[in-house]
Amino acid sequence: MRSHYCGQLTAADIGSTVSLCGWVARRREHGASLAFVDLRDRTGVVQCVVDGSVDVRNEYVLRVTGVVSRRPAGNENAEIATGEVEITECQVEVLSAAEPPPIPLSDRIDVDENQRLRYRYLDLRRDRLQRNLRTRAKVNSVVRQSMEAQGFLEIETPMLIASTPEGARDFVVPSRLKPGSFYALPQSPQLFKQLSMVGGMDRYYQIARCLRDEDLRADRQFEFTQLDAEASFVSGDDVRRFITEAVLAAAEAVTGSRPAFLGDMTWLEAQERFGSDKPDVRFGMELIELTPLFTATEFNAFRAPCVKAVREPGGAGRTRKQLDEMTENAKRWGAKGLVWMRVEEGGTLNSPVAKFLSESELAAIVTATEAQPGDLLYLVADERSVVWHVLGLLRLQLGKPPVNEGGLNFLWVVDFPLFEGVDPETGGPIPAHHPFTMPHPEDIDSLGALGEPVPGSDVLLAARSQAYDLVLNGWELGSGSVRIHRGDVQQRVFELLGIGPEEQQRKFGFLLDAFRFGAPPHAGFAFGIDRLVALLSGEENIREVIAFPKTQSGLDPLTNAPSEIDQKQLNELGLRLLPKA
RNA sequence: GGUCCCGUGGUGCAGUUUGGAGUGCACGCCGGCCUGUCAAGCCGGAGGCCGCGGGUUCAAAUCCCGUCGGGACCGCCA
Repeated sequence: MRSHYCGQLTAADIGSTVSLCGWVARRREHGASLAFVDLRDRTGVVQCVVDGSVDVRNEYVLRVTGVVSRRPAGNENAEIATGEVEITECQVEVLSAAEPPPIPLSDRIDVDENQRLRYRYLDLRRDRLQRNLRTRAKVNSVVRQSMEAQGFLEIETPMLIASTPEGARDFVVPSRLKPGSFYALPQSPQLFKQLSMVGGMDRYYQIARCLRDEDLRADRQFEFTQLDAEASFVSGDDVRRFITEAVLAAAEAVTGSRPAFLGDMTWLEAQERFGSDKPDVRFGMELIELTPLFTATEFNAFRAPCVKAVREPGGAGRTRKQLDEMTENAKRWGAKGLVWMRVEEGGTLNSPVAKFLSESELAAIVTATEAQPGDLLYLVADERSVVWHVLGLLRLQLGKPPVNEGGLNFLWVVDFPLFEGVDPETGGPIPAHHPFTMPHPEDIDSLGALGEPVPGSDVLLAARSQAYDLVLNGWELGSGSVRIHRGDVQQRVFELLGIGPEEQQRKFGFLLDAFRFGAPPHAGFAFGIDRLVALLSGEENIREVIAFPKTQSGLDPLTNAPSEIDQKQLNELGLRLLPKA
């Protein structure tokens, strides 16, 4: 039907007779004998000069046959790629008429997102999604090329798998042939990729769909896509090099230049400086350590395991109402309170708690924070992890730049803790990653050997793992680790976690079985394609880089999923619904 | 499970604080004019359950309660 795409016509095509197919983007009438029709396809628009009697309206689908002509001098349009030319002597064939679209398709107008999702097939015609989905396709393509150039083999893993109680909530699928039993949809191909290492595949990768039944966010959908990888006989450094190469190649393909990589930052440094394990390093306002200043203070609230501050330059003008709101936020995030201090001319501190602090303590705060007149200081005193969390969130609220500012700041966060806390009920440690994560070589001895007493919680919580995260501008793009391939280490970790032989066998039996038959040392990683594409596209929300996303409550306004199913289907699956609460 | 914001012709907004006639803006739509526009322009017109339900009031888009839908976040996401 078509000889050319609209957006690709140039002066070099002048004189050619072409056939174009596309949608009417806009029509400009100039009386009985002249009208301009902008015809749009995936590649762009081109202006067609038609008789005024041609009755076509916005979003009509046309086939136009005509001659590519140079526009009359002075009528070129530098705004569009085809602005030097136009199609004349047009024969217009209406392939499909169209009602006026319920949402404007111009990119100049913001449309309510619910409307956009309801008419997603129209929204997809808009430039924004056309561009973002092309970016996504480019990233997928380049990532594939990069992984394969590095010796990785694409292997597909099942979508219907066994449910495991660990981690995120599973989506489950009832079994028809075995009523009362359920498959789970994969949260990730984690176990299968490790099995493929035991299977001698050496280097596995997959652009894998993953599903987690957890509450949605700007950077989280039920369904998402990961570049998933695993390799044998490699170190964590090697894996990070593979992934770095793939990610930078993707970024370069999209932006045209290869961004710098900031290198490694330890988890502890990220927490101490940024109050987060996914630091946004595009702006300052780092957390400032004040704990040593108050070891002997009269002010009880500051005699805490940790006192840190964030300095907001020029923040002294904040109103009491704003400060009260911040205090409320801090409490909601888990702090007992938030202390604020205005820095006055001459460097004195104006604060509700100033009267409880000595002159030397106040002076020490000014010195440590390098506070300037007009600044505002925010202080939190609490357990160290609480101070990190609260000030980390406060820092983002005060200073986080828009997504498309500050360049691309890739970095690796390394040396994650092996355990993230102690279960208040069982007293056992809680794994920070998953139970197959290899402890850090410098800390493995502190964990003791199989059968020895469990070390104190201070020892356990200080133990690091060989887990690492890839972070970009405050977003966690992905994570990975070196896996445990030694049976004695794995047994000791299970012992520390309080997972007995029976539970091991029930939950991970097939993997442990596999490891008995010759498991290579292996390590892996996975990063979110949706998140990477969003950041490369300058989007705050991954819905903007997903063709058919769901709303925050998990609904699809286009198809009305999820929906009820027939009684017949329920019967077939051996299911009966509970009455609605 | 929780906090906050939003819901007004097809679309995007203003109006809500301080209750008084569906009042206004922009786009789109329909009709007319117009031979070089490109967000074309000019003239005219149509189009409303103010998300839904209840309450207060002489009177509710506006105040109160509930509910539905959308968004941001905390929890959650090994």
